[in-house]
Amino acid sequence: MKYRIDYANELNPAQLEAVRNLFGPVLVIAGAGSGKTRTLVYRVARLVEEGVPPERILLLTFTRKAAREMLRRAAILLDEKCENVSGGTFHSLAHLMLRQYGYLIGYSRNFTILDRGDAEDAINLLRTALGLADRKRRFPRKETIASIFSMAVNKRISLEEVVTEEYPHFLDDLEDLARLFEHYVRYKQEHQLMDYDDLLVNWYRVLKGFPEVRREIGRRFEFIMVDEYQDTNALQAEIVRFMAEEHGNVMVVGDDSQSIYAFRGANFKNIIKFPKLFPGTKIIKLEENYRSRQPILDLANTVIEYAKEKYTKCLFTRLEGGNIPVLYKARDEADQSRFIADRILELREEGVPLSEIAVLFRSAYHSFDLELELAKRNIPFVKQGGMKLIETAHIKDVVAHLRLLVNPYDMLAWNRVLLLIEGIGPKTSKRLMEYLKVEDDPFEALSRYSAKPSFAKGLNKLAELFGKLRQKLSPEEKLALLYEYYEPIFERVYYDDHPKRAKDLDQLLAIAHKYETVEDFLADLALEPPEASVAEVEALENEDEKLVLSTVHSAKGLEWHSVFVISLAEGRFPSSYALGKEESIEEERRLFYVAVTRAKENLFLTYPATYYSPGEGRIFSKPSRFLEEVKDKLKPWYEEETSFIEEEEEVSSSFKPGEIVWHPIFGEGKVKRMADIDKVVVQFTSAGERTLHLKFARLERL
DNA sequence: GAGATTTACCTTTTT
DNA sequence: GGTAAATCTC
Repeated sequence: MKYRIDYANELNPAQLEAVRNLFGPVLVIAGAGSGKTRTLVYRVARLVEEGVPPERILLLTFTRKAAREMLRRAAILLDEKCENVSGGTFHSLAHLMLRQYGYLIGYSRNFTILDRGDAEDAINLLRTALGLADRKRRFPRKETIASIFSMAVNKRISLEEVVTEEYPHFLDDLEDLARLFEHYVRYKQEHQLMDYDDLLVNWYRVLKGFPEVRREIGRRFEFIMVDEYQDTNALQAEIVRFMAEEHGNVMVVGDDSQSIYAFRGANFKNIIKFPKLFPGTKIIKLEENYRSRQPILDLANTVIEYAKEKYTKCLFTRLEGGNIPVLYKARDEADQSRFIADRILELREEGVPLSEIAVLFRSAYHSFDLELELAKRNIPFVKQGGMKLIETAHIKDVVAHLRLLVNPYDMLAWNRVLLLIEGIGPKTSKRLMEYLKVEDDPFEALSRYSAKPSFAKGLNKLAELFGKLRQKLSPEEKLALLYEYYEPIFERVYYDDHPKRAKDLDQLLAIAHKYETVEDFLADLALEPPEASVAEVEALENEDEKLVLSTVHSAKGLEWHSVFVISLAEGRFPSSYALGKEESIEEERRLFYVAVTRAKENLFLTYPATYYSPGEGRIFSKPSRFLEEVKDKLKPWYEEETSFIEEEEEVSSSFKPGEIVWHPIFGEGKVKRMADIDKVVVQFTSAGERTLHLKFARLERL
């Protein structure tokens, strides 16, 4: 058979093997930048070229965006039929399947998906109902409870194991937690609710309990591919096993060194276990790197050499030359930001587009200072990771109303909606819900309720709103009606900052425009939350070329010409949360590995000598242990003297003994003597005697 | 019982 | 720099 694509020429031998092996189980171990995506794209094309109907191919990826992008590339490579390949995340697949098969385990077609915040609210509600809230103040907060439950489900272990391993300080509360968990499970079932974990659990239950469904699914998806397999958990592995049971045509791709989702139950050992799950697995390793220059790979290889557990794999490249990664030790965060902005402007001068430069960090808030600096210098940027649109209170308000349209018995939504009405607090809301939940038509019942005058008007307006919303309208039209109702509430509840928040509402309206039904709109909102903050949207509108700021997690799978990894201080990266726990430190290390392997040509690592910590204010930091480990592979950066003279003209080159000076870190002090032409010895009131380099220290006379 | 005000707390990462 | 429990006021 003649193929339209010249596979042998466009792929290396290992990639080609992965593309050609269409039948049976295949495990591809793909190092960073080894053309993993390319391999998947070509394999999709190959399958389609072989005549497999696209909808019979299933491509499971980590985000839906990733799936779309791969299918788009396949479509360009071969033809547009490739866009019809079934693709998405485990959660979106499970959602789709459960709409169809959920009835088998007692769920109707219009169950509601709870996002993390909703799940926490539900847990909170039950915690109060069970009287666990007020007894002792030691009882874990709702976020923690949700994490414990989620981890038990995803790792398929008992609550006791989770608490013992991760939260031993709550062992005393184990019984109460178990009781709460039971109630939570029952509550969701009774109210037609599923949280993220339930999507997986329930899909698994259907597959396990109904062999005929497995056979049907096997015929529906004849070829299965799973990307980022190192970030799947035990439950997802089981789902794959069941779905591929019929034919065994399953290929998983991953890199154990890039497993960074243990906190949500992922286990990189899944990769190693795969051949046991599917006997006869063909294993293919992709080790040649096409992304980064050798000096960057040397650094990356060093990072992973220090890893406690690794499944040897060594990246190499044929790309010659390249710059040694740069280390910049900054005085503080402001200095770090200034350094980055300077380098970015230089790079742009050299012709590197802004969109080819990224700044990566461990946690979303680490970039706050930098964001201010970039704004000051008019450098446009987008930020990925951190607070999502859907997590803001005002969007949740609006969404709660929509949720009621789909599921009038969604009591969590009712509670939120009712509490917004002036004159209604927790008690009244509860009483109202007791009344509504036994009614056949809660909306109609709303207008019949004999309300106290203090909130009767508000309740009437709400009933009126639902009357209008039940007409056959598009999601966008319904949302517009809803805004009319919500506006006065919005301005009352968020009186101090509603103009800022209003932009989010507009954005939600714009998103709604694309949808036919409220159900689809809500499901997508939960499964694929739009990340864009207001700042991002504005940047998108005004410039097409912008710098990328991203958490390392959100940077997975992406690459840039030049990459900055910032705030490499103990407590920041690695996160203080991970300190002292070996397994967590290992995960932080893999995270660092992911960060540095995003760079193609230039890599800059920065470390601030002090940083702001939420509790203690400005604190001194130690360089990240990861920096220590790779210091041989780094070239320290020294500011050229000229730039300093320009910037700090007002700083005198000498001080006289006895002068009172002020230092941004050490505070006030008295000059003892000059130690050299450019060094001064100062006795600080609180920090003791220090010798300072005038070139670096920002000493001011008082 | 609702609403306003104050206090305390704690901060990863995401489907 | 944000929210959630605790306390105060109407």
